Amino acid sequence: MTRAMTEQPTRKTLPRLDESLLTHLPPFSRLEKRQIRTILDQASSRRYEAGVAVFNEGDSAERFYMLLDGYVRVVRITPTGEQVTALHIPAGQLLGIAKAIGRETYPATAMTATESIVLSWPTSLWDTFVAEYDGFATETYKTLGHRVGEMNTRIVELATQQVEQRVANAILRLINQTGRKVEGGIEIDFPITRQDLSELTATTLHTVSRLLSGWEKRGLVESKRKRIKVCDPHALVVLSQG
Amino acid sequence: MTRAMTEQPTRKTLPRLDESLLTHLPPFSRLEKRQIRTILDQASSRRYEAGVAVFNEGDSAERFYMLLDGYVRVVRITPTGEQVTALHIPAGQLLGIAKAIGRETYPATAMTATESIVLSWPTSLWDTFVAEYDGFATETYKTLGHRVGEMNTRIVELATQQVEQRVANAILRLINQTGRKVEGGIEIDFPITRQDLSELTATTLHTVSRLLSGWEKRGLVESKRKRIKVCDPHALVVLSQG
DNA sequence: CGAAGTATTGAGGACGGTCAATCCTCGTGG
DNA sequence: CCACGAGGATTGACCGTCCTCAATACTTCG
Repeated sequence: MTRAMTEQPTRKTLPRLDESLLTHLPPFSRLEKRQIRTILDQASSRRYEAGVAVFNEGDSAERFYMLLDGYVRVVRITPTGEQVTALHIPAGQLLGIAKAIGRETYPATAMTATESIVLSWPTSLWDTFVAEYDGFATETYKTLGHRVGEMNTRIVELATQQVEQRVANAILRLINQTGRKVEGGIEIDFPITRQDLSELTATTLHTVSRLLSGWEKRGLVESKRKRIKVCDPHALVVLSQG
Repeated sequence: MTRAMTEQPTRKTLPRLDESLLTHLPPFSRLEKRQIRTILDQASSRRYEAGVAVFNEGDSAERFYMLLDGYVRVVRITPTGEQVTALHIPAGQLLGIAKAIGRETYPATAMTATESIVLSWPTSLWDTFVAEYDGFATETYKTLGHRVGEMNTRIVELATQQVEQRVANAILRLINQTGRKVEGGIEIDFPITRQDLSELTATTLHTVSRLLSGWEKRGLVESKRKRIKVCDPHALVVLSQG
């Protein structure tokens, strides 16, 4: 299913980013304040609307990024224009790290799922970061390992599970990563459409809609436009196991 | 393929592995003969039957491996015992490189698809290899990047393509990687069952069988037990695009 | 208020999975 | 050398899941 994609404006160097932005993030956590200062001074910062591309599949990998706030979907677009979400990236992680896997171009497109704040550095600094900053390499490779694991899981799910289970799993994962306790359940704390869910689970928005309607009748979830609240997580877990 | 080889059940340090085994393989190609000698002297060599596990998902990653000859499938096994093939690894590549992605355990099981010859080193040597051997790190991360790309492709395929296209794609990939020209076409040069293909493409052996029968009637392929010969690759490509 | 994006729901049917029976191929051991 | 058994392959019948097509309604925003 083809979707519209809006273009987005300028990158800018903010006056004095605060060190505390990075100190608690794994790739930088072992560094001294002075080093973090240097890193921040080389960074560009930028805010993105929801639903825009941070970079596109095939672009030459000129920068790498740290997602400070928000949520990014890593998607691939098929020749026929369908989007497939390969991965979700939460705040606090690096993205666009093509250099780490020996690539010159980005292997997929990164789209913001919500409004997001992103730092970025030119890829030419990558080798310096790896060489000079203790723990940076180790942590980024851990991130990579985690993502490989997720992709593996996704492959297994797609290969063996029914649509209902995949959708249940996707929702559970979302509330684990970004769930917010609200009265009467846990809510996915950013706007997500049936279409988004269908791209996550390789089905159609129609099927997702039918499933959610059914679950709502049975009291498992409540949902309004772009909002999903899980009322009975345990029942969802049961469903997700088949 | 090295079919006839002496029995060699346990791992052992062979008398004098020849340097030429490694000199042309990317991770080692920039090294001097002397360095390769050292590397080989630290290696264990072992022969595996077809269809056995080199290591298992979840095992602590005590060694990393170089596949010298043969073919390995990286599979995951679901709670219900189904196998899903996530990746295929041809001779000349490293495997079991959990350390490269910051893991202590193997994320999947590696099963030989054919009789295979494998070198291995204790994971404790990993850091030394990365530090001392020029190009080793770069090349292994390229391999990793390539695998991530493959996994991505697989996700997209599973998410968007019909079974017929997936099976066609799988066969095309296999003949690209391991095809051998024979009279009247190209043959996958190791034994592969309908079951194997079905695990590669997330379908059932019945469906694969039906597809191959149909293609055979139309002259696209010929197949006997465990053997598949592609007679009209172009037609398969057309099929694979839908 | 209109327009665009989002969601719901029904009807129909194809793809491909399940069940089941049969046949073929190959290796083993008598 | 032949018989047997096990693993592999083929094919048919049936049917459920989920996709496609289609119509309609709701929500938000300019």
